[in-house]
Amino acid sequence: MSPETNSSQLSERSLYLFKALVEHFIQDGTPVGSRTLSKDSSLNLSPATIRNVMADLENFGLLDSPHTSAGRVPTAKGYRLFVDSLLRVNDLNSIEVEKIAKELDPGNDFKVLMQRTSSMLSDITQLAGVVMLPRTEQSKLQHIEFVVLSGNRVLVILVVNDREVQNRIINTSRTYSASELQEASNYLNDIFAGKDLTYVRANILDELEKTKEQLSQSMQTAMEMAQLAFDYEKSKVNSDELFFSGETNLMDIAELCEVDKLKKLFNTFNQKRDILHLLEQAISADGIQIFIGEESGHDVLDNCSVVTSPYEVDGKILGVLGVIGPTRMHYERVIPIVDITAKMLGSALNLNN
Amino acid sequence: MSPETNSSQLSERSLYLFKALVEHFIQDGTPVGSRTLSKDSSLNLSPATIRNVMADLENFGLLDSPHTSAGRVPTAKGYRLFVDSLLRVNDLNSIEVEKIAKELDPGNDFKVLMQRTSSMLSDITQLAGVVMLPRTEQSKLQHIEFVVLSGNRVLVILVVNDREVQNRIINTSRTYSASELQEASNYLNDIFAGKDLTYVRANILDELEKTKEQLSQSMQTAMEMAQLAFDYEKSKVNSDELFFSGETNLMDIAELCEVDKLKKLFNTFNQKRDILHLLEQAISADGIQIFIGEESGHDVLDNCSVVTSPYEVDGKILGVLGVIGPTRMHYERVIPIVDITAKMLGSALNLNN
DNA sequence: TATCGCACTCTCAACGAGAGAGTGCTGAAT
DNA sequence: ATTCAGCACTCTCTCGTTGAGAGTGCGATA
Repeated sequence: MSPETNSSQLSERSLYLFKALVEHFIQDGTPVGSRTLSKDSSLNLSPATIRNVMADLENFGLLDSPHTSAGRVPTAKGYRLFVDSLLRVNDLNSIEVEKIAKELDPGNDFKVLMQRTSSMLSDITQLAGVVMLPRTEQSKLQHIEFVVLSGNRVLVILVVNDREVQNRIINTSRTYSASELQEASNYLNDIFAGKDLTYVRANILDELEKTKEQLSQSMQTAMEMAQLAFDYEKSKVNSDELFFSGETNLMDIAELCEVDKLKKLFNTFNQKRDILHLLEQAISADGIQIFIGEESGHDVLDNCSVVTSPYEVDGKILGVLGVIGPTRMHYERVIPIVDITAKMLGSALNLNN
Repeated sequence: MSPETNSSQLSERSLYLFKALVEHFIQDGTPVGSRTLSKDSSLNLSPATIRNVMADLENFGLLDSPHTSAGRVPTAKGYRLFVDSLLRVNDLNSIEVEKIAKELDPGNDFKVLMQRTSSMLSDITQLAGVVMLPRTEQSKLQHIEFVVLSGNRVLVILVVNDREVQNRIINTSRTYSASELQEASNYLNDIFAGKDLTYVRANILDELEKTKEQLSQSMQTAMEMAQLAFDYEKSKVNSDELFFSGETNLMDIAELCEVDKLKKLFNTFNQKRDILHLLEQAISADGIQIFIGEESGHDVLDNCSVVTSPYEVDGKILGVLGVIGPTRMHYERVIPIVDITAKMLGSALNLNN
């Protein structure tokens, strides 16, 4: 018989006190007792009365006490209620808004911009920042180029989606001349530019057959090159890109500062897989999404909350960014920061477009 | 009156005992007492005798005791003597050698290879691995290429030193056509390919003057592009590349597991500057170089040793790699690992050449 | 010179007492 | 019915103490 969390079952006063308690706890980090809350809240209630309310809130699963004689602490459910219904988000200080805008100078290339955004987030929140750029499977090939290197190696440069550049080195069976490769890339650009990468991969073999019949040497070359290049692509791990920063900020958080917990957390960051998975869940949400503690489903994040927002260009979602910190974080500050950063990153990218 | 560290002033027996003590301490991590050492060493000496020897060693500055009734611990000076004169390095297990070789598959591009090397180092040693690729100032421009993007932006691709690719996006004042840029890059490749980057930067203005007189539109374009591209380059932070991995392994080390020390250490890693500086010192050493504790000059590395080796291709040093761990590390294992990894990375890169 | 024994020092873990904080319950006042 | 004061109780945290354990230094001894 899990108790209903529907906040309508709680009196106005209970909610008011609950909110005060959560705010106090977020500030202090120490469990909050009835006496403290009595003095803190503007309602003039005695500790005893507050104790009764707190007992109710505990029954609702919103509070918990670490032990009998510590105060109360919000549960994940409690934070959820707080964040969803009770929290009043501050407007951002205009100085801070400008600070953010300044960091997101669109004059930079893609990766630099992601990295900047991430470290700006961690700087301004004093938590860990993260920016994800999912490897979309609808990558449009824009331009392909070959450069001869020494020793039968050829550098392949793919420009994809009007912004991303991929390099790879392929080993060839014979030496190609620069002009030969120039012809090859011209040919490939003619037939494949603007096409989807998956389409390109799928149609290389067909084209190879065609060109065999036509027997043009340069086209042959082009196809051989392309095959090598795109085979490589296929074998590459499909690792989306993830930019962290400020992980060390989390070392100051009291809740996490046991070394083995930290180790697990940092390992999770390094693997990236779990965090990616989490952020991918957030990609379909519109606007801010918050994962509180155990809700994330990853027990390394037990005492952590993740505040995320997708960022978009022209209404198309490009990726997700966010902040990782203790459940006990200043949501009223962090939420607008994440929100506005997502919007600003979107428009910075839009300028590039 | 700092005591002489010249090991010749110490008897054979003292050195033997010293070596046994260091080995024991590296194994256990606890200060070693006379009784332990008496049982441990094959010399049949009583604890009392050993105490005398230990007192001597302490006077020589090789040992230290944390407090009166703990055993002795090697000082940095002690480790230095141990590493330089007493240590007998194990040959590597052939299984391990193969494991290393397997990771260093030369078929990959530069950065992937560095990253692999670094994580292999940390995996195999259970310490933190690091690989540095210094940004040499003698970068030879091999190829320059422009790709038109949308919105008056142009993607510049520089191939440098037969392996490295640099991308940057520049904003232009007007729209350029693809063929225009093609001409421009042809022109630039003609006059600048094979030249030093600094030379290129220095001579762009001169060339611009020349071309102005000749009034060819395509050359004009070329020069404008080049100027923008290389100005960007100039403003870029001269950040050499540094690949870390396995930092979290250090969290297990007892000597470091206070959170604030860890934080400082990780911050140092993230900044990269200090570590780069350290590794740059190692670049001129031939072969293995070891920085023990305070020797490194960075006090975050107080309880750490860094074992490095430069790696080279055709006798030319390309960079430095190494391992960061506690002073109390298994040098006899780590040293040959770093050594052989450097050699293998060198030859993996050589194949690419 | 090597060794033994002894007194001494220092740390560390365990224990217990006492303070502090907070609770739940009861019974009275509103 | 709410609210509230009082009270007994529980739990944690800190601090001082104590005793065991480990190791030293030194003087005596073979």
